[in-house]
Amino acid sequence: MDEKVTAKPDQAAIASPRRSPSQQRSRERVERMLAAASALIAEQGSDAMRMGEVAERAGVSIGSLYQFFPDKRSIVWALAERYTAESQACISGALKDVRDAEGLKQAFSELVDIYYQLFLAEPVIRDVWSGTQADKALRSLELADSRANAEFLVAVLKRLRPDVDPVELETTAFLVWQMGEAAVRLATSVDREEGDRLVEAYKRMALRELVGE
Amino acid sequence: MDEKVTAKPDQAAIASPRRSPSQQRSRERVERMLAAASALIAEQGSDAMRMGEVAERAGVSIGSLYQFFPDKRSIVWALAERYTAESQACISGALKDVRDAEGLKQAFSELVDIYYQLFLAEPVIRDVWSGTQADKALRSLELADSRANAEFLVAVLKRLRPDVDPVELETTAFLVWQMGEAAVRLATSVDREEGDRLVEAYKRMALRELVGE
DNA sequence: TTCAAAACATGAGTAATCCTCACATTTGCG
DNA sequence: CGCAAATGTGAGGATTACTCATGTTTTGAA
Repeated sequence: MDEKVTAKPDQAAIASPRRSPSQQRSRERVERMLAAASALIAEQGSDAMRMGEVAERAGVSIGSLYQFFPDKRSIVWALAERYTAESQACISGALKDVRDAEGLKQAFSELVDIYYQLFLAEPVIRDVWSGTQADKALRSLELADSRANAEFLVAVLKRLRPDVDPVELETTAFLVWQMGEAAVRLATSVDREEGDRLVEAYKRMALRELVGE
Repeated sequence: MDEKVTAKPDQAAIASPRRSPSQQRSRERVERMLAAASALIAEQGSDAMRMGEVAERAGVSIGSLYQFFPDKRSIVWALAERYTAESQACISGALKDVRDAEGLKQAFSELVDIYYQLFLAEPVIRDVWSGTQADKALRSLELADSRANAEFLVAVLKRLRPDVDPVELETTAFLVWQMGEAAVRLATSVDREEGDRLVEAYKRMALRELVGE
C-alpha cells in the first residue's frame, strides 16, 4: 500500500502525512502538535516557527512530530486545510438559498463579515496564508480552493442573471472572490476602524459588480 | 561594540546595508550581486535562493556579499525597493495631468496595463512580493508604499469629486489600489487568456467605483 | 491469554545553510 | 611612498530541518 496516491509524484508536491494516526493516543498527540504549531505561528509567524519548539510545546519528541508530518510546511498546510474546509461549508450554506438580488446582497454581506471576523479572531490564518504564497505548490492549491469557492457564487449568478455570458460570470465571481480575500487580509493589517471601513467599501464595490446594476 | 547598531534593537527591523559601496569597483560588484539574486529568484523563488549561490554567480565571495547585505532578506528588500521606486514614478506620471472622469479612465487603464506588463515581464517581482508577505517588517513597509501610491489616486479624486467625504475617498483609493495589486498578481498566476479577462474585469470594477457613477 | 506484528515514541546525529570574523588585499590621498 | 579606510576572502561557528536505529505500546488473531 502506497503512502498516498498523488496524481503527480514529481515536482514539489505536498507531502502527505507519513502515517496517519490510527490509535486514539496518537490522534490526541497529533492534535497537540497542531495546537502547538498554531499557537507558535500566531505568536511569531510561520517562518519563525521551529520544529523543535512545536515538539516541545506539544510534549512530544521531535521524532514523533516527523512521524505524522513529513516536513515543516505540511504542518502549515494541515492547519490551512482545516480553515478551507470550514470556509467551504460556510460559503455553500450562506449562498445555497439565494433567490434574488436582495437575497444575494444579504448573504454576501454576511459572508464577508464572517470571513472578517474569522481573520480577526484567528491571526494564524493570515500567517498560514502568507506561508502559502511563498510556495508554488501551496499557492496553486490555494488558487484551486478559491476557484472552488467562487463556483458557489457562479451558481448563484447564473440563476440570477441567465442572460449574461457564463464565462464573464466566472471571471467576475473569481475576481470578486479573490478581491474579497485580499480586502479582508488588508483590513486585518490596519487598525480596526479603518479595517471596518475597508470591508464595507469592498462590500459595496463587490455587490455593485455582482448584481450587475 | 555590539553586533548590530539598529535604531531599535528590539523587533525584527529591516537591517540597513552594513556598508554602502563608495568605490566604483564595489558598486559594480553590488550590481552583480543583485543581478545574480534576481536571476536566482526568478528561477527558483526567493525562498530557494541560496546566499552561496548568489555569491558564486556574482563572482564574489560569500564574505563580500555580507559586506553590503546584512542578511538574506535585505537582498530581497533591495530588489523590491527598485521596483517600488520605479512604480511610484510611473504612477505619479500617469495621474498627474488627469482633469476629468474621462482622463481618469484613460490614465487608470494605462496604469493597470503597465503594472500587468511589468509583472508578466519580471516574474521576480511576484516572488519578491510573496517574500515580503511572510515578513512582518517588510509587510508593513509594503503597506506604507501602497498607501503612498494610493495618495496619488486620492489627489485626483479630491479634484474630481470635491463633494465626497475625503475619508471615504482615502478608503476607496487605498482599497482600489490594493485590489489592483491583488488582481494583477492573480492574473499572472493563471493562463494568459484568463489573466487578460481578469485584468479587464478589474478595470471595469475599479473605475465604476472611482468615477462614482 | 498469548505473542508476533504493526503502530508509535525517542533523541542523538547528519546535512544543509545562514552568517561571522580574523586576516589579506586594494584604493584614495597627503 | 605610506597610511588609513574600504574592500575581499573563505574556513568555521551556530542554527535548524530532518533521519534513523532502537526501544516501547497497542492491536488482533489464534
